[in-house]
Amino acid sequence: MRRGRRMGGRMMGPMMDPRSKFFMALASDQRIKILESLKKGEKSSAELIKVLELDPSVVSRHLMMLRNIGLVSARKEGVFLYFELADDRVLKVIDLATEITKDWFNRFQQFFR
Amino acid sequence: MRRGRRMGGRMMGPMMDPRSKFFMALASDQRIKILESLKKGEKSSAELIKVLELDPSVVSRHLMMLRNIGLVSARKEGVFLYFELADDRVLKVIDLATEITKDWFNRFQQFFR
DNA sequence: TGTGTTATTGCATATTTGTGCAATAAAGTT
DNA sequence: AACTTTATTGCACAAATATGCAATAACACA
Repeated sequence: MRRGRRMGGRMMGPMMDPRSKFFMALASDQRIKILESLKKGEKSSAELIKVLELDPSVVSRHLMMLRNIGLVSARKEGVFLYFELADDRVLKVIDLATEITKDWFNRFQQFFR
Repeated sequence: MRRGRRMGGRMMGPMMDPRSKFFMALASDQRIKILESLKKGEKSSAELIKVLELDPSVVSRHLMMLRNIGLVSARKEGVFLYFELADDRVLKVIDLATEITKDWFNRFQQFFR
């Protein structure tokens, strides 16, 4: 069954393959930076804001997204929040992506078009 | 250095972490369907159009994207094109994502908000 | 209570993506 | 040449994402 006449954009919602959503969470320079920062251990919001150089509200939203899908967990201490990786398997995924994309530099003229 | 006042949207371009782009390619139900179809072997455009139930032009674009980043290769035979996986390592990435997201079903009320 | 700090949410906006239709290109067939 | 079939590209538009600012909530402390 084809879609309607004008059904632009991504079709989000409960029927989406959860793996698409998982990869969507990783499809962002900022969120990859967050995950790689947390690889070395727990970090505060302030530290992550410093790393990303973005508005605190934006960093908060990236972190909320990673928390919602269970890749990052948060610990509250007074007004402060401290974040850490909640699922180390994501590091393996990122490592594989690093390996695969290393090959792209060899033929990057067709990729960076 | 902060960004300008209104810099919405994703910042694409050559400076992007290539891994973000790699994950972006996987952040789509349709492209995951394509890759999983090709897991079983070479497929024609017609077969993939049948699987995705989308306009041929749309399927062509998804395939072009996967070809551009080197995950899929194409073989021309007359007017027809046949596609196959060009890098089996992506299957390992998808398998890991399948494992990780299996846990989501246990607590999916907070995920599917 | 008032003040200050941190985190989140509401809103507006720029950018990107996904889609379908139409037109075109490429290749084969009659 | 004319016609058919397959694949790609041009275009418009809907939907989603990323961002910053402003307002608010949550919390500590004087």
